[in-house]
Amino acid sequence: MNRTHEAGTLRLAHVGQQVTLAGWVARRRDHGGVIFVDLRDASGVVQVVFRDQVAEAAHDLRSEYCVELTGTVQRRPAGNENPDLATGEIEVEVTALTILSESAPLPFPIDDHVEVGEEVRLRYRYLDLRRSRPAAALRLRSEANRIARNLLHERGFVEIETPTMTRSTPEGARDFLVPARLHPGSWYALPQSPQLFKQLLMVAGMERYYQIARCYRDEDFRADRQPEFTQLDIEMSFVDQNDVIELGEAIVAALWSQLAGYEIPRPIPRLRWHEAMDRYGTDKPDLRYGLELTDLTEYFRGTEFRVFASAIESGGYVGAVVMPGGASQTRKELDGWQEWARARGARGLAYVLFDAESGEPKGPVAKNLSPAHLSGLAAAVGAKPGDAVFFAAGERWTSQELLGKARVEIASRLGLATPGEWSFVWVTDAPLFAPVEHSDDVTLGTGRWTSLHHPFTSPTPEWRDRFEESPGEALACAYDIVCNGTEIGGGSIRIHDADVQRRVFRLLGITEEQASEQFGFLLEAFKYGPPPHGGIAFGWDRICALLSGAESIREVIAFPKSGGGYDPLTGAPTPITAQQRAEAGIDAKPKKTTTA
RNA sequence: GGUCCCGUGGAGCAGCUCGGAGUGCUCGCCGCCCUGUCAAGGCGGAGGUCGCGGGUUCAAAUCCCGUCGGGACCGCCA
Repeated sequence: MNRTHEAGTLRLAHVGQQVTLAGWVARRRDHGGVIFVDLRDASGVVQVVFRDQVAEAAHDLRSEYCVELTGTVQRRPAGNENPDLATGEIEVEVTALTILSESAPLPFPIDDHVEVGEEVRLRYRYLDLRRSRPAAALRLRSEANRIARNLLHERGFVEIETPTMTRSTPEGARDFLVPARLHPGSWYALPQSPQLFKQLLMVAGMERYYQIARCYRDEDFRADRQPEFTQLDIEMSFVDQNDVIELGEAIVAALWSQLAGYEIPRPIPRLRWHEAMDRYGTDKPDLRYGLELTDLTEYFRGTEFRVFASAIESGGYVGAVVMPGGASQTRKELDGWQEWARARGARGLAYVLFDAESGEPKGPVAKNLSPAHLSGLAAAVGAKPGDAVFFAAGERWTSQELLGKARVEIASRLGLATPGEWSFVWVTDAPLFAPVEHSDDVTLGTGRWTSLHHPFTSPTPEWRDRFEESPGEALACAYDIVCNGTEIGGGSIRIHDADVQRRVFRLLGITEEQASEQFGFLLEAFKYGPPPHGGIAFGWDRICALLSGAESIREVIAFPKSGGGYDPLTGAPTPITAQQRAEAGIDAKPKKTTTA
């Protein structure tokens, strides 16, 4: 070992001891005759002091030189303690200095006080990670892994790795593909999740499986998305929904207790999916604030206002969300909301303002509403004088989703989503199927319906025998856990009955040939006594980002990609040589033509 | 596929509306000074294709068009 102690661990108790430390020059304060250097290693920072002959050598130290030094721990002179440092009561008087390696001038200062652009941080991520906050984010993630592993091992779970080169699984996103040199023209897919493998492990009798699994989806970017991301993936046999939810709560509670110092009140409340849509316009509501939606379809039945009337007559929906204090918005701000709504595919966002003094309803829409509808409106939506009410009218889900997004936007503008406050909720009983026009999912089947979750999700018991009668109303044995408006995990009880599975495929318009082509191996496995099973997968990057207070999941990934899937550090992806191309068999025609 | 924002010495920003010499701020870097600092301080210095290409103009960091790169959002992501 280069060192006898770690820099950040030295305390008054070490005074008088000779120590050898190794680390980096974080900062130097050169006074000529005496030089102070903040020496940083993984454990923290300690001030070291150079005088006399060693000071001459220390003059040449520069930022981020890697050094080893020997000296004596001393109590700092009275009045010179630094209460901001854990080691602030002591310092190390250096007697010998060795420069282990020098550092070129830095592309950006390694200083917690300096803001640095993300582009350059990621390009030099190994320097970025020398800073305390990025380093702490990775350490927190390591702790999260440990907490989950400990808990799952205590409960008898088996950690099992599954392939990263596999066959495409039917999950709706685009696959990353890997050419198979030994089978020119054929390709592996990187898994979008270990979904099918974990179900096979249940057939295999493992009963309790988990994995911190890397998943790959070739989709466009968002702040909370990476082309490769991590799930805490779990599957259990002989369980029902409540068993999986109990386990999920235990994991989330342990994480928040140990890493955020927050005891989640349990049981975590549950919302049925339709109730979430009706009240919050989303399947992942942020319950840190109210602002619930109001269904006004019945209230406005018979209105002359064409926008509302046509929605109601065509069997649609009219609803509203209140913006407290919103009546004081300028014309420009109100126009801004129209633009905001158009960016989200709506025609606009109708509104009524309630005068702050008189409570009088105002605005262009108010002129089109009858006196009766206007006079009861404030009470119907729960608005007070000075508030604004936004309306959406049209198809039910679409309108609710628009209001739901407006609700989030209102909360953000009014600062209602308090950082450091936590709200957890399970959203259960989602629809089993969605009409095809809702998802444009063309990868699976040719029917009028598509799976909202995935085609192995079990219907709830009451729908198991009759989901064909009313596919739009059938409910799934599925559950998502939501934290502060972010989905952090989700899962379902799976279908283990071959007949139910066949009926689901039939409804989805998946022929037996297609089913056997795409996941015949799973159906084959299910011939051999598959146990009832279900599971859950947690979005590990999102959870770690929430726990570390990060804006983006990039902060909790050691080497994240930037937009367009580009890795600013290695420069990947790169073109390949003609030889690599030929060897990989990329241009070869497959012997067997598959049209799946 | 679409919308918006950003691109100015090594880092972070201002300058751009309303065109007039690469102008400014904070930090870093180099040299010298300095014996109690801790985001040390003082003096001096170096460092620029204002992302790139085109256009308008007597004159472009600034106005216009295109393009590249980054970020956010919509679509997409069960």
